[in-house]
Amino acid sequence: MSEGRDIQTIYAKLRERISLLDYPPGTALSENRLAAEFGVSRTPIRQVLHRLEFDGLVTIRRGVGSLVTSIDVRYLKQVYDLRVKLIDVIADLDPAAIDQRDIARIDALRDEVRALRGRRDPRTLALAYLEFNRAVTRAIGNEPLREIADRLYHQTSRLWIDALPALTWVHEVDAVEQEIDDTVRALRAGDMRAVAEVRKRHMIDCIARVGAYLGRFDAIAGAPYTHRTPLSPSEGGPS
Amino acid sequence: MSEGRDIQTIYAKLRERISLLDYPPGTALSENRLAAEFGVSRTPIRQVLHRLEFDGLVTIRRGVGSLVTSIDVRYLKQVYDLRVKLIDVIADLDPAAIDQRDIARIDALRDEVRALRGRRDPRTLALAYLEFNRAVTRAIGNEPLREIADRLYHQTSRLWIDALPALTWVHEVDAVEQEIDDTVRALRAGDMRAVAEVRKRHMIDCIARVGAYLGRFDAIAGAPYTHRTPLSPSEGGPS
DNA sequence: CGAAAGCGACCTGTATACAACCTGCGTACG
DNA sequence: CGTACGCAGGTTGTATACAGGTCGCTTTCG
Repeated sequence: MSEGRDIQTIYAKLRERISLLDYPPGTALSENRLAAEFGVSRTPIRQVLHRLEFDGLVTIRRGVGSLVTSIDVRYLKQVYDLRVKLIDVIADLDPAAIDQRDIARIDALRDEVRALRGRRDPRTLALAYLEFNRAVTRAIGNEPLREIADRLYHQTSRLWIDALPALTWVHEVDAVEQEIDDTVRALRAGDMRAVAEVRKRHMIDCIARVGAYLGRFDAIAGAPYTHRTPLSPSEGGPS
Repeated sequence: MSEGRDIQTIYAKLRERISLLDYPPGTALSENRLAAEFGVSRTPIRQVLHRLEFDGLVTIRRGVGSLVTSIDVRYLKQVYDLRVKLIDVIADLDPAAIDQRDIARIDALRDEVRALRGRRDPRTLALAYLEFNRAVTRAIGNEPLREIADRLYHQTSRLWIDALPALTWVHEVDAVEQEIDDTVRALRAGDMRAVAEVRKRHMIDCIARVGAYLGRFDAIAGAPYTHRTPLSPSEGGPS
C-alpha cells in the first residue's frame, strides 16, 4: 500500500507521526500491523522501532508491544534546558553554507502560517513549524551537533503540540510567524548570532506559555506529567 | 564461550574493543563470527552492529561486511570542537550527586596510572582513562547530555589511543595522572566549574599533542586521515 | 602473456517459523 | 459474591532459511 519501503523512509514517517501526535502517547505500534502497512516483513520494522526507542519516542516491552512513550515533563525539562544551552554552541561553532532554497522555503512557510490565523488547525501549524525547524537545522555546520539538535527537537516537539489546543490559538500562530520572520531576516543578513538569539528567545517564550498550561513547568521536579490518555492508570487514583 | 549473552553486554564489549583499538580501523566484524563467539544467532548481533553504525564506529556495507570505521580526522575535529563547547554546558546545567565510590575509584585510577610511568602499556593506560571518563560522565546531571557526552567521547577516544605509540610515553602518563589528580581535587571540593575547567584545559592540551603527531591537526580541512592500515586502497595511488 | 568473463565463497538484507512472555477474560472454586 | 486460577490471543525476542550483492580467484579466450 504505502510506498515507502526503505527503512529510512519508514523511520521518518513513524517519527513524524509520533511527533505530530498522529500516534498519541500510549499508542500500541504492532510490528505485524506496521509490516502489513508498509508491505515489508517484521525485520525492518523492528529495526525502526528500536531506533525510535533509542530516540526516546517508543518503549518496547516484551510480550506487550511497542508503545509510544508518554510525555515525561520531568525529562523534557532537561531536554529543553539542554536545547537552550546548545543554541549558543550552535552559534559559536562554524555555520554551514545556507541554501537559498531553504530560505525561500522558510519564507513560504511564514505565509502558510499566517494563513492559519483564521483557521484553527493545530496539526498543520505543527507540521509547518517542523519543516521550519528542519530547514534551520540544516544551517548547523557541525555535523554531530546537527544530528543531536534534530534528535532533541523531536523529543520535545510533542509537548508544545499537545498543549496547543489549550493555548490561545491566535497567540501561538503569531508567535510562530514572528519567529519565522525574525529568523528569515537574520538568515538573510547572514548573522548566525542573531539567528541564535531569536531562537533562544522564542524557545524560552514557548516554554513559558506551555509551562503556564501545565501549571508551573519550571517548578516541576517530582512526578512525571501523564498524558490525558495515559498508559499506566496507576496515576489516576481510585475511580 | 563468552558469557555476555544479553544485547547490552555485547554492545558494551564491542564498543570497548573498538574504542581501545582491539579492533583496529578496517577490521571486518562478521555477524556469523560474532554470533558464534557470543553464543547467539545473527539477529541480536545485527542489532548491536546497527547501533554501532549509528554511533559512527562501524560501517555496514551489503555484501561486504561490517567494518570498523577509519579514524576520520576531519569529522573528529568537529566532534572535538563540540565536546570542548559542551564542557561549559555540562558545568552550567545542574550536576548530579556524585557517588563517593566514584571518587574513590578515580583516586585508585590515579595510582594505577602513576604505576604505568615505567611500563609502556598503551592499552592499559587507555582503559584507565576510559574508566576515569566513565566515572566523571556519571556526574553529569542532565540525562540527555550525559548520553550525548558518552557517545561523543567514544567517537574521539580512538584518535588519542592511536597516536599514543608515536607520542612521548612519560609525557602522556603524566598528563593523564595530572588530569585525574586535578579532577579528583575539584570533585572533592564540589566545584563542578573547576572540574569543567580542568577537563577543558586537558582536552585542549591533548588535542594539541595529538595534532602535532598528525601534523597540524587544527589546519586539517581536506582529505580524511586514513589509518596506517586503511581499508580502501583507493588513497594509495597507483602501484 | 594479458585481460576479461565466470564462478564460488562469503557477506548483509529480508522473510518466516518458533520460543518466551504478558494481558485480559472466562470460569471454577472458596 | 469475590477471588484466584487457567487458558487463549496477541506481542516481542530469537533462530534460521533464503534472496541479493560484492569481491577475489580461476579459467579461458584474444
